[in-house]
This record gives sequence, structure tokens and C-alpha cells, in this order.
Amino acid sequence: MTEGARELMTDIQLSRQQRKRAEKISQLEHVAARMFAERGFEAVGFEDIGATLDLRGPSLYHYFSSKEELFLACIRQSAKEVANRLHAICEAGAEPMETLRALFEEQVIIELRDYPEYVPLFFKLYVPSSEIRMEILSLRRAQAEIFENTVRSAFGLAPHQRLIHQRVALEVAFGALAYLPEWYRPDGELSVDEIAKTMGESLVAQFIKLRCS
Amino acid sequence: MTEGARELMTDIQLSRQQRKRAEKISQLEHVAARMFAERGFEAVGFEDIGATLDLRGPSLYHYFSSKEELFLACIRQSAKEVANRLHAICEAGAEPMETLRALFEEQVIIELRDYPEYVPLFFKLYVPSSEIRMEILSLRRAQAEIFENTVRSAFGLAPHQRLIHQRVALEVAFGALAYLPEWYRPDGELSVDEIAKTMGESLVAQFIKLRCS
Amino acid sequence: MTEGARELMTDIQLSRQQRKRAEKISQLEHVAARMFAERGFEAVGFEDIGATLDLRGPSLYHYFSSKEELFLACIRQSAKEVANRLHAICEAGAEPMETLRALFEEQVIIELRDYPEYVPLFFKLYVPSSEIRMEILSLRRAQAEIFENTVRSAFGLAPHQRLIHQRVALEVAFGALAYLPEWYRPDGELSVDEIAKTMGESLVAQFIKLRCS
Amino acid sequence: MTEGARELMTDIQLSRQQRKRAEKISQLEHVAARMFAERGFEAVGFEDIGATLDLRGPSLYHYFSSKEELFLACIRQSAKEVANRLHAICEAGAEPMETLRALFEEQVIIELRDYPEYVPLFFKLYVPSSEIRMEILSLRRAQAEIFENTVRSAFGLAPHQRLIHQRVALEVAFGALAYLPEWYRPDGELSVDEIAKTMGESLVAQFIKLRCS
DNA sequence: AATGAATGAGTGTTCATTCAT
DNA sequence: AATGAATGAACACTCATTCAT
Repeated sequence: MTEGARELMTDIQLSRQQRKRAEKISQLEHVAARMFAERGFEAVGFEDIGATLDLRGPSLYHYFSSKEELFLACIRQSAKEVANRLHAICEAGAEPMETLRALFEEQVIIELRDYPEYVPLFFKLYVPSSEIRMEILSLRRAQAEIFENTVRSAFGLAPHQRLIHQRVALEVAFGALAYLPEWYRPDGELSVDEIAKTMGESLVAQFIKLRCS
Repeated sequence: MTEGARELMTDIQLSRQQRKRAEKISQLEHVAARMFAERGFEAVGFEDIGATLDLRGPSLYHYFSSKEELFLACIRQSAKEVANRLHAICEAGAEPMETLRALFEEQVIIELRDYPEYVPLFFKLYVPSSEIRMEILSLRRAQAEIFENTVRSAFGLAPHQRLIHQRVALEVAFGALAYLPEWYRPDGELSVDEIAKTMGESLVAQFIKLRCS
Repeated sequence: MTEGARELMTDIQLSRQQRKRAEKISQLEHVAARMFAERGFEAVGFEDIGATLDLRGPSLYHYFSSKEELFLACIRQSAKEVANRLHAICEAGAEPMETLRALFEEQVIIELRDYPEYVPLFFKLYVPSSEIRMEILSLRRAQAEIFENTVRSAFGLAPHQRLIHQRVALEVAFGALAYLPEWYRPDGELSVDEIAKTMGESLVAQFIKLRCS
Repeated sequence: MTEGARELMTDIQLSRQQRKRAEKISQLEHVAARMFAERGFEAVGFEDIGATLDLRGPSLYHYFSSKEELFLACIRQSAKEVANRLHAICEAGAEPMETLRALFEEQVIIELRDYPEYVPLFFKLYVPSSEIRMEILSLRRAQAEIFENTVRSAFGLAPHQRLIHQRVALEVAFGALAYLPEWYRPDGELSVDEIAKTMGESLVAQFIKLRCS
């Protein structure tokens, strides 16, 4: 084996280790996100989270320096993934009102099918640390802006102009979306896609009406 | 002082005591409801609640047999008060669609002005006990039925008929209402009454549209 | 039983409770002081301390809000008791050099017979909290000043004049005193009183020599 | 490259490795000694110690089989270095009382200038293991004997004769020396050399007086 | 009715140590 | 030789709850 090959192997090994570590961190974040979402921040302990990956509680400190840090990692990861999907729709370049409808539909699908922990994490959880609460608000704000900006371009408003008439319609939409997991039943009459279509239409209708008047 | 008088006084005293007890219980429920709503179930302790009435933690056990019992009392009391106000509107006997609009408006005023703890208590709190979670759902269900029944009579549906087209519109309304405290600011541009009016109109519009089609 | 008697009893009861509490606190402080002195701050746990009074660890939180608080109470109590004894000697009004000798002797007796935990607590313990370390230094400073002031009056120096030639002699004395428990053996050749007498003479000799030269 | 040369190189490499290992051990001992002296045995972790040499905590196990072993190595090394310097003075062959004065002076210089960790390590640290505490006492004893033997020869006493009158004077000296770091300030009025001179004179004075009487 | 005392169960966190790589 | 991973034991601290007074 040549020196070069040896170094290469070391490199591969290192990256394998790093990849394994990153993967474990990601797994832990997902598992933890789900558990936090289901049982609340205080009711979930490191022991519980670790158990799902055959780890004892204290072992998690190899990956996260505290419970709060772990929680922050969870919400940041979730926020990023969701934001990516929404941005992808914005950049598809459809007509603004059509983009808005697509955003609503995508958000429904995200909440009900792909990231069931999203709503609990960002809209239902109480976390003792006010710092974290502020981070949550900040991430929510960022996500809300995706919708707002689309509304702005649908109404031809500059980025710094305040939404006034559209404000309530937007908040109604956010509320309706955040409330989805409260009543959706996987085995109910309405499928996720049907709900997405109906909700999209219903929520966009408010803005169409606003534009007419 | 005669024997009779003494007994009478004792009676009066007793009833005074009982009244005082009932009043203290009610005060505790209100105080606790507000604290639970603000900080979450697990973050509020008996010592904290008691302190607001100059009592030490363990003294609360004279009024509630456990923290869960206290919490149940809180949500039952809150649910009853809110239900009373909504029922009063139903019984005013206005035309159904008009009643629906009034219900939405009243609900806004309840949430934003009169019972700020209502939404957190019923829609945001996580409680470890699944029994309590089910009680919360049951109380929410009862309150939802007030709206549903009004919708039923607006559409001429029998009590046991299932709402289908109206389902989503109702849930959108519930979501929008539950989301109100997330964005309402007392010092913002919109007053409670303005929000109530706008929300009422906006939410009722969905049903009018449904009736037309 | 008359109202007056009842009130009196309540008073007595209350004061009894308070006295009991104060006594328990004092006991705990003494016990803890001894244990801290013997085993160090970090090696002593609440469980250990409590066990000596048939209490479980967490029960101590009824008396001290944290381990550090308990430790502070220990050193403050010890410092006060020792300071009282030294002050009593100063106020006996003997001739300064004689007072100094008496102070040295008293300090020996305090360290070896009455408060064996004094030296470890103030001169040997490491405590993680820098706040506490500063408190220790401050209490040590206060105790050192009792000796310094006596030296000052022996040499006719004003309170704000700096000791120069006497500085080293004083520190030699402090060192010798702090080192006592390292070599004193209760069953050794020298009794506490003999050591006190010899040390007093030996340490005072330095100052007499200084005064002559 | 010939086979022989390769072997030779391996040899050199090995011995280089061994030298490197020994050097690393020595570095670790010094670093650890300083950290233990500053922060106490329990407050210093392998991770902390390793970090100063760009090693992770567990790597130290290649050099020391446990934390206690490392600590033992620290104090043995320190004791040896100090003992060497004191022995050198004894073997200079000066007149005993003069040797004693020189020992005191050397000890001052050791403590204040060359091995600031010496006093904390041997006189202030609490270590949970009683075995180690005994080792510390033993090393202290050995160092004390250097002084004792000099006193013996100054008074013409046989090695096995017990010191009686000189006992207290010696312990005063040890105490004064151990107390030095508590009050010495590098930027104070007295330089290390001045303190050494004054302390030497002052401590030796006790013995001269003893010899006269 | 009120409370001080006490506690048991539980939680987040630290750290020396082991082991596979 | 070095380390990342993992862990068991320990510990400070919290809190709902019980009980005697």
C-alpha cells in the first residue's frame, strides 16, 4: 500500500466517521423532534430520546451540549426543511396568486403527511427558556414572510409597505393551517390531497375577494 | 346572648365560611388558569399558585386534591363561562346565519378581551395526563358543537346528519379563532371590536358562499 | 382556656417552632462545617450531611437554598464565633503586647480544642465558586485585622499607617497558627495549653525584638 | 537504503519515540501539577489537562493509568525536584546553623519563584483517596527531615534522639513557609530575595535563641 | 384552615474510565 | 498513539405530595 493510498484511506475513514456522526445527529434530531412534539419539552428526557437509538441518556451529550441545544437543533432543522420546500415553490415562477395557492397546498401536505411534528413544535409547545421561545418566534416569522412576500407581489406592494387589508386574511390562513392537525384523521373522509385542494382554494379565495373589492 | 342567637350566629358564620371557601376556590381557579395558560402545566407549581393568595403550596390541598384536579377545575370553569356566553347568543333567536356571525364575534371578544387564558388552556397546553387531555378534547368538542348546531340550522340539517361541505369551513374558522392570540397586539392597529367585525364577516362569508353554490 | 392564654400559647408555640428551626439550622451548620473541613467541599454531599441528623438530602433545602448557601452559612458562623472570642480578649484592656500574646494563645486553643474545623475551612479548602473564595478571603482579612490592630497599638501606629517591619512577623505568626493542626496530636507530648504558651511566647518574641531594635 | 541502515533508523526512531514519550509525560506532570494546585483535585479533569497539550482526555490514559496515578506522579516529581535542591545545600558543607538559614532561604525561593505549585500541592489540596493523602504526608515528612537533620546536627543530637525544645520552633518555621504564598504578591513591596533573607533570619533566630538558653 | 417538615421520585448534567478503531 | 463513542455512577436540585401540629 502506498503512502498516498494510506492517506486516502485515512481520509475516507475520517469522512466515514464524520458522516456517521452527522447521520446520528440527524437521527437524534428527528426522533427528538417527534417526541417533543408529542409529549412536550419538559416531559421528554434524554434517557427517553436516547433509548430510541439504543443509547443511554448521558451519551447524548456527545452530540448536544444540553437539552436546550438539542431542542434548538430540532426546530432549526425542521424550519430549514420546511422553508426549503416553500422556497422551491416560490421559485417555480408561477403567477403570484397561483403561487399562493400552491404554498397553502404544500403547507397542508407538509403538516399532515411529511412533517407531522412541525405544527406542535412551532405552535403548541411551551419551552421554559425565553431565549428558545424567541428563537421559535423568529423561525415562525421567517416562514410567515414567505407567504407575506407572495401576497405582496400578488397585490403589487413594495417589500416595506405594510399589509393592512391582507393582514387578517393572512392570519386566518395561518390559523387554519396551524389548526389542521387538530382535526385531520388519517382514516377520515378527507384525504390529505383533498384537504390540501379545498384549503388552498378556500384560503386563496379571501385574497381574490380582497383584490376585487 | 341566647343559645338560639349563638346557634344562628354559628350558622351564619358557617355559611360565611362556606361562601368564603367557595370564593377562595374560584379565585384560585382563575389565578391558576392564568398561570397555567402563561407558563404551561409543568412549569407552574402549587407554591407559585398559592403565593398569589398568600398561601403556601401545601395549603392548596385543602381545596384541590391534586394538581391535576386543580387543573381540571380550571378548564371546567373556563369552559362553562364561555359556553354560557355563546349559549346566550344562540338563544337570542336571531336568524341562523346572523347568529353564526354573532358567535364568531363573541368568540373573538372572549379570547382577546375577557378570557385571555381560554385559548392557551384549551389549544396550546400540553398536560402529561392523558385523562386530562381527553377531558380537554371533550370540552372543546362541546364548545365546537355550539357552532356546528348553528351551522346545521342555517343549512336545515338534522342534528344527526354529518356536515360534509361545511366541515372544512368550520375548521378553518376554529383555526382562525384559536390563532388570534398569536398575532393580536393590544396596542396594534386593529382594536378588538374591529377584529371581531372583520373576522365575523370573513368567517361567515365561507358559509354564505357554500349556501349559494 | 381564655383568649389571652390561647394567644400566649400560640406565641410560645410559634417561638418554639422558630427556636427548633434555628437550632436545627445551627446543628446542620456545625455538622456540615466539620464534614467540609474533613473531606472538602466537593466530596461532601447533601445526603451525607443530612444523614447525620436523620434527614434525607433534599430535606436540607428547607434550611439552605443551595450547597453554596449552606457553606457560606458555615463559614460565617465559624468566623463570627471566633471573632467574638478574639474581640473579648482585645476588650479586656491589657497592655497591647500582652494582649497580643493572649490573642495568640487564644487562637491556638480555638484551633486545637474548640473549633478544629476553623483552619481547614478558612485555610485549606478549595471551593469552586469564586464568590465564595472571595468571601473566605474577606472573613480571613477581618480576623487578621484583629491581630494587626493590636500590633498597631503596641507600636503606636495610626490605623491607616502601613505595617512594614511588622508585616513579615505577623505573617510568620499567621502561618505558624494555620499550620498547627498539621502537626498537633491530641495524644502527643505537648498539651494544647503548653503549645498555646510556647507559641504565644515565641510569636510575641518577634515583635518584642522589633520594638527593641 | 540498506537493511542495516533501516534497522538503525528504527532504533533511533524508537529511542526518539521513547524520549518523546518521557518528555510528554514530564510536560503533562508539570501542567497537571499547576492545574491541580490552582483549582483542586476534583475540579480538574483529564479533558482540561489534555487540552493544554492538544490531546483529548482519554489519550492521557496512554501515559497514566488513572487520575490518581497522574496526581501521584505530579507530587512525586515535585517532591524530588525540591528535595534535590535542598540536599544540594546540605551537601555544600557549611556550618549547620548557616546551612539551616540557607535552607529556609532556598525554600522561600522555591515556593515563590520556581515551584509556585509546591505549597498548594502538598499543603492545601484535598484528595479523596486516603492512600494519596498518606503519600502526600510521607513526602512532606521526607522533606521535613532535611530540615530536622540540619537542626539535629546544629544541636549535636543523634539521628534517633527526639527533638523536644526544637519541635515547636521547627513547626513554626514550616507553618511560616507554607503560609508564604497566601500573602506574597509579586508586585508588592518585598521582593522574593528580601523575603527570603528576612524569613531566613527570623526563623533561624528561634534556634539561636534556643541554643543560648 | 393552614403550614412547616419531610420525602421519594425524577431530571439535567458531569466525569473518570473503557473500548474499538 | 490517539480518539470518538459510550456508559455508570454520582450529584445538585425540583416538586407534588403527605402528615403532624
